[in-house]
Amino acid sequence: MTIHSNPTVDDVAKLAGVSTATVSRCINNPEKVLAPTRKKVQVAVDELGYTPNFGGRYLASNRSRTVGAIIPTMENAIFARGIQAFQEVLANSGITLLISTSGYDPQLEFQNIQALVSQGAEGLLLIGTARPKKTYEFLQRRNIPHVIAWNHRQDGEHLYVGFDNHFAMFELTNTVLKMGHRHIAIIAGPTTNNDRIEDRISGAQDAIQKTKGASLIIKVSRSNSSPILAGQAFEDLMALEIRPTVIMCSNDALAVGAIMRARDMGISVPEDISITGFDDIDVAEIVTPSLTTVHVPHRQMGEAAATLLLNIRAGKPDQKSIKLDTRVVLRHSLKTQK
Amino acid sequence: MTIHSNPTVDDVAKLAGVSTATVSRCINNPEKVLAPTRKKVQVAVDELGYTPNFGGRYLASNRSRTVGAIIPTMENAIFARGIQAFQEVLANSGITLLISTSGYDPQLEFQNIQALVSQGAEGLLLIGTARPKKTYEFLQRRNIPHVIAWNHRQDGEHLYVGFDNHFAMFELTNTVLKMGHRHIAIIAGPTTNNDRIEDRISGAQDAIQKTKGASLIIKVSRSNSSPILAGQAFEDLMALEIRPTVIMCSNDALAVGAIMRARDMGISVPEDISITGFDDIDVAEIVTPSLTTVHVPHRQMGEAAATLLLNIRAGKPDQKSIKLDTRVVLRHSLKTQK
DNA sequence: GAGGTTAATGTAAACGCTTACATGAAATAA
DNA sequence: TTATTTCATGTAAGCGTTTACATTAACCTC
Repeated sequence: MTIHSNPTVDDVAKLAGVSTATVSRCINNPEKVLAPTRKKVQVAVDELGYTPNFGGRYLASNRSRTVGAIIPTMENAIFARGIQAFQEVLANSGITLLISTSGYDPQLEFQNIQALVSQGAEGLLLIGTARPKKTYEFLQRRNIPHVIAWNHRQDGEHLYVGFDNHFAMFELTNTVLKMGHRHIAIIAGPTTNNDRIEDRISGAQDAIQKTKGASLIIKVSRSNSSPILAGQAFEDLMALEIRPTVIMCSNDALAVGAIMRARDMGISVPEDISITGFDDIDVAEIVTPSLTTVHVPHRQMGEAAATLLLNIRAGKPDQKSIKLDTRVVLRHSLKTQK
Repeated sequence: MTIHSNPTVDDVAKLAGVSTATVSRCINNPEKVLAPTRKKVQVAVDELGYTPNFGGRYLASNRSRTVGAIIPTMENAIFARGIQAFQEVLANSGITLLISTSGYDPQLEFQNIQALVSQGAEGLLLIGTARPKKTYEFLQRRNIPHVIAWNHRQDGEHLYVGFDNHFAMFELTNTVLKMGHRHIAIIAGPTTNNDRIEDRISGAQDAIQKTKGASLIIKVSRSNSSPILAGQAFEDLMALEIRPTVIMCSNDALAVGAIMRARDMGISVPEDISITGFDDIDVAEIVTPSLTTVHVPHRQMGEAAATLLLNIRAGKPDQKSIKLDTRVVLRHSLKTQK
């Protein structure tokens, strides 16, 4: 028995001359306690500097007021912004957020999910839909509500709060085609375990397939966030006998890498070659030339995901997937091809 | 006993044909259990999809394996990167990270600290040193180890893992002075509750004071992250009768805002005016002209802070503040003033 | 004023885990 | 062989809450 052990309900109850049940009620359902009693308890609480022990609370009530999120990395602005909004909404309802990062590794993601669940996460925010069956089995078995963000599919298999990566890229590609481009290249990150990129690529493919004379080269970069590797991929594409007239990158970070390498190589964008991105992060506006890209409502997505999870937690029935809209943002890196 | 209740140690113990103590040992001190027994338990754990219940664990052991971090915002890349590293190191030791954001509001920060502590946070990462006395009193009273990051002072009052904002800015200013600039302006975010900015400004002041004929104008922007407000401040400075020859911004985001506004106004950087930043975020290299700034080892800082907290948690004595080095990065936005 | 209702408070049993201590078997020493 | 040590494992007592359920007191109603 250390001197420094924290005060407990028992201490408070004794000091206030009531039972532990009454103390507990004062804290959780004050309206169920008579004002004078409440007052006595309040005095004792202040006197002792009592705060409820989370462990005991969680164990007894089986509610943790905690939600988890596992994202690939915080270093990518697109997740940071959405997660920030997610956290703000949760905080307004007194829910704490646990965050882990998986580094795009499904194995690590599974471990993180287990860790967060055993920490008491009552709900989970996950990025994208591509993950091993055993992960979904675990979630199902443990009956953990989870929301898939940053993508939206019509498969009806999951609860999505996201946008249609396929359609967004389809639309952007149509814009590119309409501007006269026929030799199109894509620089994309690895598609393994990344349904967002998969969908973006297939969106471009679908648009190109239905256009006569249009061709597509896909160049896979080893990372989907490294501008340097994107620059390498750009150089490879420039070495081709028939150069593409436009390079569509699977996200803005890659596009910026391509633009910078073009500058280094003395190739001018968009005069010699057009470049597009995806995500519309801050940099898209800052880079020269400014980047034509797809705008994604990151904050809105985080907010909607949080609200959905809160609804489920509150027992509201029939929560449905939410599809958010993206839009093509025309800037200077894409120009008409005569 | 509902069908959906989660598996417990008892379930695992029963299935594996051992006692709960053995199961617990398998999880926490595997070396204390014979290999064949361990194997049996492992099989049962996998079979049931068991994960330890945090409440029970915390209650019984009085350890939460949890650490908290409260940062102003995740949307600023400088925090995202450091926190990412912080989290990675903790995860390697099986520690979960709780994250909250305070939006630069000390009152909200205090609430968040209380929330995280009552969630069982065994240690805390805080940004900067400026906060109300009652916050520090609370931490002291509850005996919560905490590390102050993103700044480092010699006051010996706190455990710092950071860099010397004052000195870094002092150095950068000296560079600027050496390049011949005498009319210097600063665009800075609000200094209320922000010791980092305070220190940066005073660093610049100290350098300028000791230089004959050098003058300083300080322009406070209402936000320390909004490029648009920085652009406004830039415009105000350009309207002065005697224009400064260089504008030092308290961070890169503001500097980028200034550069973009300059472009819009047809003022060329660095020919007409030089601009510097602070932090060396990705954008610093991407913007045109590329930004002269101070490089800050964000990742390293997050890692060091995590290690320090782990050491304290492990009971290692005499943990000391850690000072990291910054360095001036010369790029194109700053040029010699004849 | 007996019977019935309601409201405030108390009692005590979980919740799931860790761990000090007990037990017993195997290994070693005498 | 017996005594002793060692080590893997088992037993069971908490850890601090919440919450059914029990109790009691106050208030009606007729």
